[in-house]
Amino acid sequence: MVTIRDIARESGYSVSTVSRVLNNRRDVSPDARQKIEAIVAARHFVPNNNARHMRCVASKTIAVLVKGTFNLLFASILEEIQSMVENTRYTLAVSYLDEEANEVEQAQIVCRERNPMGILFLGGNLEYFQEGFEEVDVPCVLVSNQGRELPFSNLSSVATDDKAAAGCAIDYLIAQGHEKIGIIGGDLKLSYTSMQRYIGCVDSFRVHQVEFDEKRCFEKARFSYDSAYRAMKRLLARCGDITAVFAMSDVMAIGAIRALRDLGLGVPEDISVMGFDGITLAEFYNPKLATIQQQYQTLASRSLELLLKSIDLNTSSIHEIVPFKLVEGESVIKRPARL
Amino acid sequence: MVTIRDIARESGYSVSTVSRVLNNRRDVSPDARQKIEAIVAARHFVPNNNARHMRCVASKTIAVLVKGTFNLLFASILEEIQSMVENTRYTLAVSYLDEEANEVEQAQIVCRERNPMGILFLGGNLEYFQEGFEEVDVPCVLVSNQGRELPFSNLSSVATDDKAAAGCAIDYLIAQGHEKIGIIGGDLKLSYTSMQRYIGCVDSFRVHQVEFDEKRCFEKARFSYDSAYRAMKRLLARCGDITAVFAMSDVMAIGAIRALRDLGLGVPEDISVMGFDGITLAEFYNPKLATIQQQYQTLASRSLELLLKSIDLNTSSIHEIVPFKLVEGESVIKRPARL
DNA sequence: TTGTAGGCGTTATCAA
DNA sequence: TTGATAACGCCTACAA
Repeated sequence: MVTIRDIARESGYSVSTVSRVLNNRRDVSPDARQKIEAIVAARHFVPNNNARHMRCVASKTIAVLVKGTFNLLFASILEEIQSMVENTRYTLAVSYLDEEANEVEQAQIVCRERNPMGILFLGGNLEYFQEGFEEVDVPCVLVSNQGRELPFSNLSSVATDDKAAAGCAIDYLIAQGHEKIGIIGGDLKLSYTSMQRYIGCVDSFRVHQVEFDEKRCFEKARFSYDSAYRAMKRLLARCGDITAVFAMSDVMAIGAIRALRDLGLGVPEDISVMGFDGITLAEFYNPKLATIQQQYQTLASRSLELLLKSIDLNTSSIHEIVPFKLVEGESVIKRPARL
Repeated sequence: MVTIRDIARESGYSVSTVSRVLNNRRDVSPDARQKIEAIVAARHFVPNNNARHMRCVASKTIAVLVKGTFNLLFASILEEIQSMVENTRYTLAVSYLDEEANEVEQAQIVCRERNPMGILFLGGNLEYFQEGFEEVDVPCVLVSNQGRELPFSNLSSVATDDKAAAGCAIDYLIAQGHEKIGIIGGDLKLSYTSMQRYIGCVDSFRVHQVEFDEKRCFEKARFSYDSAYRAMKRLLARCGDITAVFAMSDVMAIGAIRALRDLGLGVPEDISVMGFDGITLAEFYNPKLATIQQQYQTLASRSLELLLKSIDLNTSSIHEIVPFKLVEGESVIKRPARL
């Protein structure tokens, strides 16, 4: 491995001078700079980040912890963030975590090892924050998850109002004449988001005085096509009379639609299906999905702005709600008034 | 930050003893182990990987470089690899790269910073390997990309025979009575894989003596829904008489189908569409996609086996072909013999 | 079984 | 403008 020492030896300068060149310091003679840069290029020298980060130096880095490697909404948000950060003096350090991983633990590790100026959490489990977040002492923003109830002055959040958004979905289905509605969602005990959305649904049913049998008409699934596919079949076996389904993600909605079709039911003719998220695929699917679109651009931009503000001004935590948008699509149809 | 020194001081033992405990060495007294472990837990101490990796120590790590965060085939392969590695003495270090990033450069960095025992490349651009790969000196496996033509004794590959697979797709379309076939694929100059598939197509046309106007009936797109959507529209504007389309990925096929439907054309009634990859979504889409299924389990298992073998036995490079499977789906229909 | 000491590659401080 | 040197946190010979 080529080290800074090798470059120093070969150039005739000392390691300090080489280091200065590498870090674009200006207290180096043009001569030295040119000579050293030539050798660096020739030797394909790249500094060792491990060594670099040993000294806990302010790193102008913003860490991003993405939970769920292949979450399409997060992919969109991240892309947005990346392009925005390019115009700042910061660098991004992105880590992908498993769905079940403890992001707060990872945040601690990242802090220790990269010493970032701030952290963005794309997704996350609020429970993990309850214990262990005290040790993270840089400004953080929880993206797409509400953090208002967490008592940390360095943790802001930017999120869609899950309760209202899910309520809006149910409002819409009811407005379309549906009264027997099934719901497919995540585990209400494990997923805070799912629980919020569920509460929004139940509220809407109550407001509209539409009956909803919580025991029979809710079915748990993971956020994957085939888990939702199986959930849809279970749901239908138990509640054969539903005319609409609200799925708590577009991926779930697609699994559900496939299940219905495989059972010989048409979507939306026989049963309407509503999704959530507004991923790109929603408008490429057949039928185009009716869904609640989370505004990923806004989520991204507000999160980053909040974080940069917290870093620069050391402000206290702020919790923002980003508006959502109902997209009508083709998967929900108006149900003729009952005779 | 808590360091090994703090633990040493607090426990009354020396740093080396603490280090030994942390690394599960057996030359530590049970007493010391217990005492130190208690303090480590109480202080939430986690070793600093930067420092740990400064010494270029064999790390029992296998690095995985995934190119293209949202590639669904890679997601499946990676998941498979992860579950297999759990049963070995190795740890995985996964890095995600942009579509356009230079994976060989990244490999060099990973080697320098993590000193892995081997590297798996999920996707990659063969051109990047032409220059710079010499500096990577651990066993590597190119997954899903043919590397036979690269002259490196430490670079194996496990891939689907893209040429044969694409040829098989065209064979199938022709067997179904299609003779005017359009193709949507990646940039033939940039994507080796696309080129191989394209050659397979052209070969098949020649063998079956079916005419194919290379200039008119091929349309370039990126591997995304909306890029393929636009490509499909361009293709149709130029070749209005096609009865079938072969898309070089399922994602492209979905974009193409959406475009056709938006133009009022039915799939498969008016135009048949064939995909490639066999991602999970293919069987959840409407219509279920006819596609060439790459066997991600086999790609995953053979790659890992090959890599472990190379590591253990220091074998020379091996290039394997993994069989593919044609999935009929619903998006391709038999065309009635022409009058 | 335990401790001491030196080194990994880089940056920062201070002196020249 | 440059160079010598001391950290950074950890691991590992080697010595006890």
